[in-house]
Amino acid sequence: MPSRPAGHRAVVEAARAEFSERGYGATSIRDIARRAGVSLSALYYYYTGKQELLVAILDDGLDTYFRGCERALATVGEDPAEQLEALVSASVRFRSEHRVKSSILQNEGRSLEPVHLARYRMSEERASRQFRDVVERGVSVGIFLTPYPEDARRAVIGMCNAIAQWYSPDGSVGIDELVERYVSLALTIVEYRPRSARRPVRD
Amino acid sequence: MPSRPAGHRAVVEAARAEFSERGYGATSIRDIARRAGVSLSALYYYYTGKQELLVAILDDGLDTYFRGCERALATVGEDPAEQLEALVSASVRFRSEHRVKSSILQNEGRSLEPVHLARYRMSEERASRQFRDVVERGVSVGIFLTPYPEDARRAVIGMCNAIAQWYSPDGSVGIDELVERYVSLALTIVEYRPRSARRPVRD
Amino acid sequence: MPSRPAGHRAVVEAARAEFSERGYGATSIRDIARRAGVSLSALYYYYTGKQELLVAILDDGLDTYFRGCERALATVGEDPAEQLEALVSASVRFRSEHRVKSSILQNEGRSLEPVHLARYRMSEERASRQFRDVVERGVSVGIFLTPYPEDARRAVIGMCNAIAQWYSPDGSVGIDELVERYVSLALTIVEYRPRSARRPVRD
Amino acid sequence: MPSRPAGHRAVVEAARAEFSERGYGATSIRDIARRAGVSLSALYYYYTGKQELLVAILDDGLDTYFRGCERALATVGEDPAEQLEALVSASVRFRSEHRVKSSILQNEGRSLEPVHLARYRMSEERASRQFRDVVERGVSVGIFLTPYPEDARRAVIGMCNAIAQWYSPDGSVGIDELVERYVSLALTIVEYRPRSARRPVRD
DNA sequence: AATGAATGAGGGTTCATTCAT
DNA sequence: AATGAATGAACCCTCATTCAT
Repeated sequence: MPSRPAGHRAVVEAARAEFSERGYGATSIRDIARRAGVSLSALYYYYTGKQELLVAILDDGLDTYFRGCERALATVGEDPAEQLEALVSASVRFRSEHRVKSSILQNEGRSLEPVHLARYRMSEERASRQFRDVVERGVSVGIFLTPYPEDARRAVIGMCNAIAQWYSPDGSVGIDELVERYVSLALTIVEYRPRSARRPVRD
Repeated sequence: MPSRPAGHRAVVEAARAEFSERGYGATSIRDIARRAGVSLSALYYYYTGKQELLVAILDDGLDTYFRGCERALATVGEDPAEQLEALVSASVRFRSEHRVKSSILQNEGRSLEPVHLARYRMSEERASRQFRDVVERGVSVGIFLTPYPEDARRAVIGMCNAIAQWYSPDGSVGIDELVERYVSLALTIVEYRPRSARRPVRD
Repeated sequence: MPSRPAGHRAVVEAARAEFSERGYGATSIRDIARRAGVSLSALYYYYTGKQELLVAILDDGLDTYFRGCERALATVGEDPAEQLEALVSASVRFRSEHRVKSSILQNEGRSLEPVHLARYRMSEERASRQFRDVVERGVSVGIFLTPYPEDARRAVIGMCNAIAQWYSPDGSVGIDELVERYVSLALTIVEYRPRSARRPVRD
Repeated sequence: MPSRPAGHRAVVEAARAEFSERGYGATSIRDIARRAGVSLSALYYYYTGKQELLVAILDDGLDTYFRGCERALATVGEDPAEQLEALVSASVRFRSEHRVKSSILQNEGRSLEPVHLARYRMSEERASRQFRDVVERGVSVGIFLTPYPEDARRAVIGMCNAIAQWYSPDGSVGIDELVERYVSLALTIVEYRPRSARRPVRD
C-alpha cells in the first residue's frame, strides 16, 4: 500500500469502512467508489478487484498487529510474565486503536478466496502461537500456575479481541488505563505468581 | 416456528448454515433453497423473505441462549458466585453446543433492518445486564474482589463467546470438562474469595 | 354473473376496483383476493383465472351500457333528435353513475387476449354505429346541419366518455342536470334545427 | 434527454411504444430493452429504472403539448375566440401527430409514484386552466354565449383528447382539415357569436 | 364446496467486471 | 493516468396458476 498513486488511500479507507460496517459480501464495489469519492473505473485502475482490496486490507491489518507485538516485545526481556504483558498490551492497543481493522480481521477472513486463505490462516496461527509459547514457558518455568494453559490463552485472547466490539474512544476509560487493567486480568487468568513470592514458602 | 407447513425445518436449517458460513449479505436465497432441497417459491411460501429468515434465526438463537440461562439459574440460590457459575455454565454450553446459532448471533445482528434491530439490541443488552447484575452483587457483597467489575464482566463474556470460534466436538475436551474450566476461570477473573475461607483463618 | 355462488360478487367487485385503479396488467390476482376478503384458492374456484375476470367485467360493463341505451330509446319515437337525446342521456348516466365500469371499458379492452378481443371490438363498433345511424339520419332528414357528421359524432361521444374521468357524485352538479346540459351540448354540436323552426321561412 | 449517451433515444422510443400499447404495469423492462435492441444493463445505465423512464416520457409529452400551445398562442392577440382557436388547434395537432405521447399522457399518470405524481397533477391542472381562462374570458366579454362554460370547456377538451384514439394518418382527413373542423366545432360548443355579427341586429 | 401447499416463469434491479478510448 | 459506456450473470422477490385433499 505504501508507494501507490494518490487516491489509493481513499479507496482502501472507504473499503475498510464498508467491509467493517456491512461485511465483504454485502458491500458493493460501487459503495466503495462512492464513499471514496472516486469513479468506478478509477477503483479498477488502482486495484484488480474487490478481492484484492480485501487482501490488501487484511494484510495491512495483520501488519499493524504484528508490528505492534514486535515493538512491545522488543522492550522486554526473557521473562514470560513481561512477555505476556507485552503481548496483551499490544493486543489491547490494537483492538482499541484500530477497531475497524480489528473487526475485519475477525470477521472477513472467511471471505478470502482459497488462494489467499492459506496465507491468512498461517498468520492467524502465528498470532496464536505467539501467545501459546509465552504461556507455556511461563507454566514450565513455574510462574503461571494455571492448570489449563490453552484455555487460559484462549481466554486472554478472547477478552482482548472483544474490546473492538465495545470500546469507544469517547468512553470513560483511556487506552493506557485499559491496557493496565487487561494486563492485570491476563496475569490473573494465567494465575501468575512471581518468583519472589515463592521463596519464603518452605515445604 | 412450531406450526408451519412441513419443509420449514429444512429451510431454517439451511439458512442458518449458509448465514453462518458466508454471512447474511453473501448468502443468496437460492443457495438456501438449494441446500434445503426446496424450490425457491416454496421458500417464499414459508417465509416472507430473506430478512424474516434472519429474524427467525436470531430469535431462535436468543431463545435457546436465554432458556439455557434460566434453566441454569433455576438450580441455584441467591449466592452471586453460584449465579455466576450458572451463567458461565449456560454460556459455555450454548457456545459449544450451538456454535452455528452462536456465530450468527455474534456476526449478523448488523444485517437486521432498523425495524428489527431495536428489539435485537434490547436482547443483547439483557444478556449483558444478566452478567452485570451478578458481578456487581458479588462485588458489593464482598466475595468478588475485582477492582474493575465491568472489565471482568466483559472478559468473562468475551472468553465464553470465543468458544464458538474454536471449539470442536471432536476435540479432546468434553463440554462438561470445558464448563468446569471456564467456571473456574470466571471465578478467577472476578477474584472470587469465598466467605468461609476468610473467616477463622488466622495467619 | 347472475347465478353464481355467493362470494363471486365480492370477487368481481374487488377485481373491478383494482383493474380500474391500477390497470389489468398491474393488478395481481392476490390483490384482488385480498381486497375481496377471499382466499386465493376460492378465487380460482369461482373463476378460471384473471382473464376470465376481465372478460366478465367488460361484458357486464357493456351490458349495463347497452341496456341503458335500449331503455332510453324505448321511450322515444323515430325522431333523430329525440333518439340522440336518448343516447346522450344514457351515455351521460352510464359514465357518471358507473365510473368504474366506464373506465375499465375505456382502458382495458387492450388487455383482452385475442380470443375475446374480436367480440369486444364488435361491441365497440356497435356503440359507435348506434350514434352514427342517428346522426346520419338527422342529417339526411335535414334537422342536423353539421357539415361533418362523423366529427360531430366523435365529439359527442368523446365529451360523454370524458365524464367518467372528472365527475364526482359529491360535486355541485346532479346527474339529471348534467344530462340536460350534455343533451343540449350534443344538439348544439350536430347543429340541430327543429323542423318547426324552419316553417316560417318562406320557402 | 439531450446530452445522454447514445442508445438513449432508442430506449425511450421503445418504452413509449410499449407503455402505450400494453400500459406501464403490463410492460416489462425486458420488453423495452429487447425492442430497443439494447442490453438490459445498458437500459439501467441510461435510466435509473422503469419509473424514471415513465417520468421522462410523461415530461417529454407535456413539454411537446405545452410548447405547441405556446407557439399557437404566440400567433394571436387578446381575442378569446382567436385564443380558443389557437388552443384547439394545438391540441388537435398534438393528439393527432403524437398519438403515442398523447395516449400515455391520458392513461399512465396513475402509474406515477407519489413523488412524481404531484408535479404531474399540476401540469394537468395547468392544461385545464389554460382552456378555462380563455372560455371564461370569452363568456365575460360576451362573445361565448354558452350558459355552462365548464361543461363546454370539458366537451372541447374531451373531443380533442379522443382524437388520439381513432385518428390514423392514413385516413381520409388530413390534419389541417381536422384542425379546421375541430376549431369550428369548439366555437359551436361555446356558442361563439362574433361582435360584428351582433351589431346589425336592430333592437 | 373449498383450500393450503407448492411451482416455474418472469418481474425489476444490482452485481463485479471489462473494454475502447 | 484515467474514464464513460456497456455487459451477462445473478440478485431478491412476485407472478398466475395448479393440484392433492
